[in-house]
Formats: sequence, C-alpha cells, structure tokens
Amino acid sequence: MVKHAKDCDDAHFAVQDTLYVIGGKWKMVILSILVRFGTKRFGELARLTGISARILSKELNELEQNKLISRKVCDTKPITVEYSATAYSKSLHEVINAMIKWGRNHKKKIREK
Amino acid sequence: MVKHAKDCDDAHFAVQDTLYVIGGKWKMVILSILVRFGTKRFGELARLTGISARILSKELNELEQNKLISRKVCDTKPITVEYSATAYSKSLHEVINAMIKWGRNHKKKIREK
DNA sequence: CCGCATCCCTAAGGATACTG
DNA sequence: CAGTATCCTTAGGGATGCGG
Repeated sequence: MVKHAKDCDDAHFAVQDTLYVIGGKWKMVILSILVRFGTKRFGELARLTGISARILSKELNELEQNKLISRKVCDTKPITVEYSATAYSKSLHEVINAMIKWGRNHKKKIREK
Repeated sequence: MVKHAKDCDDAHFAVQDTLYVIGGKWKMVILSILVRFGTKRFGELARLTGISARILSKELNELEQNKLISRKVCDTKPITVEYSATAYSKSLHEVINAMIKWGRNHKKKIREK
C-alpha cells in the first residue's frame, strides 16, 4: 500500500518508466516476435513487422539499451546482425500477462455499453 | 502459454488496447490523483496537474468512456463538475502494481551499467 | 545486409481567448 | 467554473537514398 506523497511520486515515476520502455507502437511487437520465434536478423524483422529501417533501428537500440534484447554482429560476407530476446526480458512477463488479462476483460466491459 | 498465431495476435491486441487506455502523458497522473485523494473538480485537477483545459478535458472524456472515472455535474451557482475514480478502476491495480514493481527494479538494473 | 541521413507527414500536447 | 475553438509547437513515425 502506498501511504506517503514521496512513495506516490516514486510509484508514479516507476509506472511512467515502464510505460516508456514498453510503450509506443512497436516495442511489444518486436519483443513478442523475438520471444515467440527466437533470434531474427534485422531484415527479417523489417519484413515481418513492416517497420521502416529508420524506426526499426531506433526501436532495437532502445530495447537493447534496456537490456531486453541482445545484438550480435555476424562476420558474414555482407555482415548480418542477429537480435534475440534476453533472459531479462522474461521479467516483463508479469506486466505483460496483467495487461493481456485486463485488455481482454476491458473489451467485454466496454462493449456492454 | 500462448501457442497459436491467433492467440498471439489476440494477446498482442489486448496489450495494445491496455497501453492505449492507460498510456499517454496524463492518464495515470489523473487516475492516481482521483484514487489517492478522492473526488476532484475540473479546476482542481487542472491546478494539481498543470494540464491545460483542452488536454484535461480530452483525457477526462477518454477515461470516462473507458469507465475508469465518473463525471457528476453539480447544480451550483456557476456549475461545477466532480470527477471520481470508479469501482472498475480498481481492476487496473494488478496491471499498475506489476508496472510499479518492474519499473523500480528496472531502474536498478539499468544503473548497474 | 545493416542502418544512418534527410526530408516529410501526422498526431500529441500546449497557450490563449472566449462562451454557457 | 467548465469546457470549446483556434492556433502553434513538438514528438512519433514513415519513405527514400546512400555509405560501410
């Protein structure tokens, strides 16, 4: 239970931080692909998601900075780069599951009129 | 566990729905004020949050459409309007708590360098 | 093949003024 | 006091082309 103003502010910032890390249009899409299908190359992700290179690159950087995915440069003819979900990304499961559950229930709730 | 493509898509949309309902810059701020301090008038919310009237009005409408807050028009001299968190807003607690927990832990994780 | 640079568009958010 | 209308600024997202 949150009791003091300071704790409240702290809690608020924690929520905003979380929203920032997994929010936006593509973070969850990319993450779920890597979790479900395993390692993917940059180009594969671009094709699978339809995200333009500029945005994809930016999103991948942010996810990597937050340690949710890892980047591996392969020394192939033209170099290729592989992205994978990290073990740490599993820490998000509780958040994601809560969101899936709430989102599904909410849809019913709203349709009720 | 999510096994089929359809379930995955469904889960993905549920997450996006949730992100849309509580995402953005102000939804959680307004909601937490109403939850913590109870009923507030439009003007009070504007002062407490620093949100401009146009945005506040829009956010409140969206929260009300999602049944997370209720609006009550009071028949006072210049009319006043009271906003309160609904019982349904409690359904978000699981999501919010998961986000608070993850956000706090994540801050530590990132500072680790 | 990866992904940055550039340019562009739309959407989110904000300041101010005004009306019921 | 509540909220709408108008105008403006900024941020998010996208298309294309080039260089490593």
